[in-house]
Amino acid sequence: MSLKHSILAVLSSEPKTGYQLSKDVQGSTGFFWKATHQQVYKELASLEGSGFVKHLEVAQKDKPDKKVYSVTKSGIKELIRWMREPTELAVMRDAFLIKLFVGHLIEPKEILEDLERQKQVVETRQEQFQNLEKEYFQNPSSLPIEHQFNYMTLRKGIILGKAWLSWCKEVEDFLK
Amino acid sequence: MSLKHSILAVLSSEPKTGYQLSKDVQGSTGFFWKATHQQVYKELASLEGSGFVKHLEVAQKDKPDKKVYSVTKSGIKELIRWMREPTELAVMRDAFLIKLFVGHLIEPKEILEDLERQKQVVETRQEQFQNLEKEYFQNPSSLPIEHQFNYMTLRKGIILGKAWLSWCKEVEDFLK
DNA sequence: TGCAGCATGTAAATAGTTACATGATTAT
DNA sequence: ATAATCATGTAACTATTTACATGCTGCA
Repeated sequence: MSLKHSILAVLSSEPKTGYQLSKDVQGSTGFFWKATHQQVYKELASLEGSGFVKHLEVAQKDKPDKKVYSVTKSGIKELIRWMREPTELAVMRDAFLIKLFVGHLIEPKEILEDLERQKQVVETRQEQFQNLEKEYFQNPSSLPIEHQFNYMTLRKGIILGKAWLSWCKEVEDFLK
Repeated sequence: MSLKHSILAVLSSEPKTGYQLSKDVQGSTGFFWKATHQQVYKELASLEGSGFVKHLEVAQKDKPDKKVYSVTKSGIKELIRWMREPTELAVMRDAFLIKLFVGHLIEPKEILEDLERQKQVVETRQEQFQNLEKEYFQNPSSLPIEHQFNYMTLRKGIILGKAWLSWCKEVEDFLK
């Protein structure tokens, strides 16, 4: 279970609300660990119960009140403890590969449509990743070490995204 | 939920026992959908309850008896129905990226060790994938269409694996 | 004798998804 | 008005992991 540690890691860089966290975890941070807002709120409650995070209620005049969560010392300790455990290989759950594996059961055109839809999603994300790279990581070695580590995670997104897209092209050619 | 359809897809190519399926799903097929043997046996029972698979008890003299599962007509129908649904993007759950994101919290050496361990696992898998390619897919276009579809899934493994390894090198250089 | 591989499961706990629920503010 | 964004949750269900459990055969 690493949603817990994903939240601790994100909050350790910057305190956030559950709402913001769940946006992250469905967007860019979701590249490493995806979750719904329901899961995030539940996990925050449980992390608070364990004393790993605490929150501050912040009133806003133009928006509803919010709870800003931050990591406690014991939360950082827990994060570091977990970081030192050997990590299992990233798991990929790819329903499209199952479909492709038995692709002969339907018309190539049908699979192709699905592929194009997926490709577009990956392309859009790829553009976002590359924009981030251009904006914030022009000269990574000049940045504070934390940001350099952040950049390495973005690099995985970019490198794997590129490979994914080139695979999409291969499958397109095959299906045509 | 796609373990269900993963099993239907695998069994549609070749009848297998729960034991063999769970080996698959932890090995090569696990590249698209990972599962434990407990999950496989439970899913097989549930699929059988729905009439999507059936089994034949096969006695063996040198080994324990086994149940060989195969897909029924209605199972194929269900598989095809599911294949026509639009597919959601593959989800990646990568605990190592969380750790790297906050990598500054521990010593670079510690992360490097973890990275090397992971890299070795990916390298081993990559060799296996490439051996499969050499042995069975020298001339893919000459193969029956089913095998050509199978090959496309292997290609994803190979292309992404290569990208993954090149990312590992980038991170190594950064950590040193 | 003990370990590895074959073979199949149950039970309990945890994690994750889907459906339901509310209410504020701002822009069209 | 009504849709979008901000903001936070509960409840029910489904999926997944971990622990427990059994027994056979072949090999060192």
